[in-house]
Amino acid sequence: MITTRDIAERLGISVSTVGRALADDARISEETKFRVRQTASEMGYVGNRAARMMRGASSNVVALVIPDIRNSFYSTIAHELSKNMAAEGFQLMLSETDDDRMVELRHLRELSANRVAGVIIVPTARPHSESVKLLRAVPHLQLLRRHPSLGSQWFGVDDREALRRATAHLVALGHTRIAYLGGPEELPTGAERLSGFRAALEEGGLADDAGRAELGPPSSVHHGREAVRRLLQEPAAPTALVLGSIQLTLGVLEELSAQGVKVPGELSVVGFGDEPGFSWWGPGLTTIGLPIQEMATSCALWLLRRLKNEPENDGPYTSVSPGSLILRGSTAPVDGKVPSKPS
Amino acid sequence: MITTRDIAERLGISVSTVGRALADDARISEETKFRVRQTASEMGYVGNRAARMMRGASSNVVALVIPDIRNSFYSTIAHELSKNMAAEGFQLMLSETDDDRMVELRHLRELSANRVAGVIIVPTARPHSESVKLLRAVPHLQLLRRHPSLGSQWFGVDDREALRRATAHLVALGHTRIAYLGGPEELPTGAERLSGFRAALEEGGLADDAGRAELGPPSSVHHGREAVRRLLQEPAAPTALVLGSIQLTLGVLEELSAQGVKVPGELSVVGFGDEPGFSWWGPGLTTIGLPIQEMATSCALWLLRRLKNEPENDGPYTSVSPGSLILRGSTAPVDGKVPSKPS
DNA sequence: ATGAAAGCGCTAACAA
DNA sequence: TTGTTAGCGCTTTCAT
Repeated sequence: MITTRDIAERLGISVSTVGRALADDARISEETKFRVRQTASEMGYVGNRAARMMRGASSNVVALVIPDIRNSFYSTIAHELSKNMAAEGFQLMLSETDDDRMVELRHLRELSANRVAGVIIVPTARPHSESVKLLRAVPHLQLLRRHPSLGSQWFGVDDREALRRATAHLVALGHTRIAYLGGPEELPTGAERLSGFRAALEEGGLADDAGRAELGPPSSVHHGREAVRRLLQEPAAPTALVLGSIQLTLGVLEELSAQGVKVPGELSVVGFGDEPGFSWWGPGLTTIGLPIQEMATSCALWLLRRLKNEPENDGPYTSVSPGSLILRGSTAPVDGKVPSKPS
Repeated sequence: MITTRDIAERLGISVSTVGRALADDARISEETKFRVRQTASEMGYVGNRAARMMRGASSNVVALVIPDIRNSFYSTIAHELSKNMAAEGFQLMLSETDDDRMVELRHLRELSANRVAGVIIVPTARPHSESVKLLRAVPHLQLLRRHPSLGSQWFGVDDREALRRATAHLVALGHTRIAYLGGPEELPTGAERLSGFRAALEEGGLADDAGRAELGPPSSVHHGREAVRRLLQEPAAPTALVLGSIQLTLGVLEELSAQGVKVPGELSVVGFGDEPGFSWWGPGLTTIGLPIQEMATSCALWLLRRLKNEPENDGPYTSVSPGSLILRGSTAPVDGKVPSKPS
């Protein structure tokens, strides 16, 4: 590897002159600058960031800590972040936790050792106390999920409202046996979504037993299949189903297709997220659309501002974007009852 | 940030003793080791990798350079790599090129400055000469696409054979007007796939004008929609269509759904890749299944071996996994002609 | 306009 | 068993 010293020796000048020339220092003559740059490029010199960091320069790496990049939810976020970060000269480090707090901890240790400039994290349900400590030493930002111990900087969607609207839609269609299938309550998002589901039932004047909530691993397609199979076999099977995660939605759609369940005839379904393919599933999936792209972009911009400006831009910040219900063909009035329209 | 020196001062010992204790050096007494580790953890010490790198340690970062992480093709690869790398203590850096050679170059410059331990790259059509030079200085590996200037280490699928089989399937069904929609010929994969398409036509005894190839940006859903719309409007519209990229497939499926084209009645379709949702599109999409997961895993293991063992493990290596045709409902004999079966 | 020297945090050769 | 010292590549005083 070529160093500034190699260049200096080649040109018979000192390393500091080389350093200054490459940094375009005002005190160096144009001629020297030119010769230095010339030789540097000839010799294939590439500055050593590790050395710069030792002199106090900060890393240009920002880490994204998420459960699983295969979830298109997260890959959209990763893309948006990567794009915005790259535009400002930052690189993106990808750390997958698989929703395991120990894996999360190991990653954070590594990121910390690498002195990353910032961290954007979708935390696991209950982060390890060492993780909390590690994060305190680096500018960070929570995404989607929000854990109080990790600070007050957070970007996410209004999960409660999203589920409330979705459920309210089913209530308005006359359904009285509505099931919800979502992530565990210990996940902040899981709790929020469940709460929105329940709120809508209550506002619709439905008794508590009208709603049936089935919670489980949020990123398990398999669990989605299992759960919906179980639901449909119950004596008083629900006539409508709201989902609370993308992966669960994928599983449910697969299973409903496989079993040949008539949607919305036998069952009305509201999905979560809007993946490619949701629009062409059966009659078209009515689903909760999430503004993840916008969320990721503003999150990136916020962190960038924090990194480039005075680091004292540290006040609490919280952004909530609302989801929107995308109406397609998978929901209908219960038992062929037609909603009253002005005629 | 806590340094070894801080620990040393606190304990009234020398930095080298601290360093050795943390490195579990045999010459340090168990008692000292214990006290050092104790204080280190108390003080929240995290080793500085930049400093270690200056002492000759290698980075624990491996970079993945791909066009776009949103393509589930690549996110699957990223996941598989990340998993395998993390298991060996490596972190994954994500660099998106958007298939732009200048963006690719910028990323490689950064990666080089960061002295990453290795690079796994899906190169752009014609990488910049500086990119080539930069890559020569770091252990690297090409994925899927293969550019001669970037060395002979490559992992990928047999694109030609995959398209040949897919096309042959349509030929066997009696189609004589078959269109292919794929990426540009300047991309190695584009050329291979097109060649497989043509080979199948020839082997099927079809005249050259039986096949119609439409090439364009491979990761543009939009282009897929446009292209298929154009194809269907032609006077002698094809009766069958083979796709050569996931994104194009997504676009085509959307457009066919939107236009209400009868598949396989009016048009037989063979997709590329097997995304979630392809199985429930219309009659189920017959498609080319790719063993990306296995490919990514073996690619990760190979690079790891290269990084951990003697770096002289540098011989040419090439792995080709074959794709497999997944038969579902979107292909049928042309014009209702039934293929002869033994009755 | 340029050079010499110190030091960032760590490890390893050399002493004791 | 522990301490001292040098040096990785770079930037930044302080000198010239």
